[in-house]
Amino acid sequence: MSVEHTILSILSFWPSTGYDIKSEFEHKAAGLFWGMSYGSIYPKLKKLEEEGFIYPIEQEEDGRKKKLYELTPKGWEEFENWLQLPPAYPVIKDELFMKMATWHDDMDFSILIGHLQKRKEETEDLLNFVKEWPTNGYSYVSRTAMLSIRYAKIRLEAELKWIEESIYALENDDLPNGQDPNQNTEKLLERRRKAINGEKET
Amino acid sequence: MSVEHTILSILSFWPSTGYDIKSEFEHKAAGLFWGMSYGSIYPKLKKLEEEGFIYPIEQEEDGRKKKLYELTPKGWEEFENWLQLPPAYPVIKDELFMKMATWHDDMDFSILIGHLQKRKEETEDLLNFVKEWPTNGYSYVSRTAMLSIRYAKIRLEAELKWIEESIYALENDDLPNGQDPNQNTEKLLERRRKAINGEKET
DNA sequence: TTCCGCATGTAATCTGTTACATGATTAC
DNA sequence: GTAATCATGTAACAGATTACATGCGGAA
Repeated sequence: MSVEHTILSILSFWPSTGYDIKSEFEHKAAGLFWGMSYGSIYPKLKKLEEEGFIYPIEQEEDGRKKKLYELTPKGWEEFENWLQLPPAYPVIKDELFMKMATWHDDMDFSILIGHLQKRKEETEDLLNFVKEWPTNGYSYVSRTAMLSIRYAKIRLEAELKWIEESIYALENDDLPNGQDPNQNTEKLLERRRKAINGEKET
Repeated sequence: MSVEHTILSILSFWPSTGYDIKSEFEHKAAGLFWGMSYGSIYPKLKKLEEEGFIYPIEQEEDGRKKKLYELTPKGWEEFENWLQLPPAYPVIKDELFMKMATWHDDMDFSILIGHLQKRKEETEDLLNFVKEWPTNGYSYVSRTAMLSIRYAKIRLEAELKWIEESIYALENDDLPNGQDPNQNTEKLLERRRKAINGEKET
């Protein structure tokens, strides 16, 4: 998904400044699914204007001047054509799972448990936000947006459940059985031991 | 998470070539959580070697020469220090949810349903892979890796459930109620109508 | 009067991908 | 013999972030 189309999406709700767009991702629900920096936003707004997808409305509000951007007919068309293209499958890039998958049997589990506990708190915070958002009294949430928020809720709840199970398993040494047809755990630990001992000897 | 640490992670399992590392993300479970291209891998391997984290083992196997890389003691240390750093919270960058949240009430829902159906198939494929992986008889899956895989399973199942609910809601016009304190839906549709009609008149 | 939030913008940098070049071996 | 897979690598490019520069208005 391109930054350009994301900007068109935001502008489809209401005319916005570059600063507004950034805030949308910083403090609001859009930030759950996307993000971008000023260094991307302002140059892209310029480009979108040059290409005729958006146009600026100079505003003098409270004596403070700002540049609201609005979609042109061509901009609406581009936006809606993009909506109809099938979305790419998302990549789950999660450092926690990478680290977990690669944790050695003889490394301290308490650190991994700490990582999980931190994730638990973060997930709980997000879940609270997601639950309150659609009934906070002032935010605009369309009916289809409710479906997106429902997804976030379902997913975060599933994640929490998993975190709690995992912490329990690690604390009580009740881990599921893996699969190790070539005695890899042993080989791995042996390679590691050799490397570390070799270091100490020198 | 950096490419460098990801490479160290892969090498912690067993010495590998650049090609092996790429395969790990292409055909195996690691690809669920991460990915990278040759254009990143080979230069990084070079860099990691120069910095003393890995060293090459030239191999003449079946007459075919390849360069296996192994961790140095310094490499093991760097890898394990990295494991202990708290992982960053993952960003959920998902075009489907962005598109869904921004779908207009007077745009054809059948296209959105099509997007969901496509996602459903992709998710089912992944889920099948995730279920078979830990019992396929040849892959190495450590006990902590089993926890990661469990997460993928729980999450994909939650996703499937949500997709099915959403398709049902869209097909039967049974969408949840949103929140619209400022009549934004109306304003939005009006802005859009004006832009599109204005276009047709000119 | 000082700090914070609003507001716009750029230059340097970073990080990674795509596309290409090359060549050996193996399976059909 | 020819297509697929194994294997290594680079150059050009794309995409985005970080850090900086600038300035107004309102609150404490």
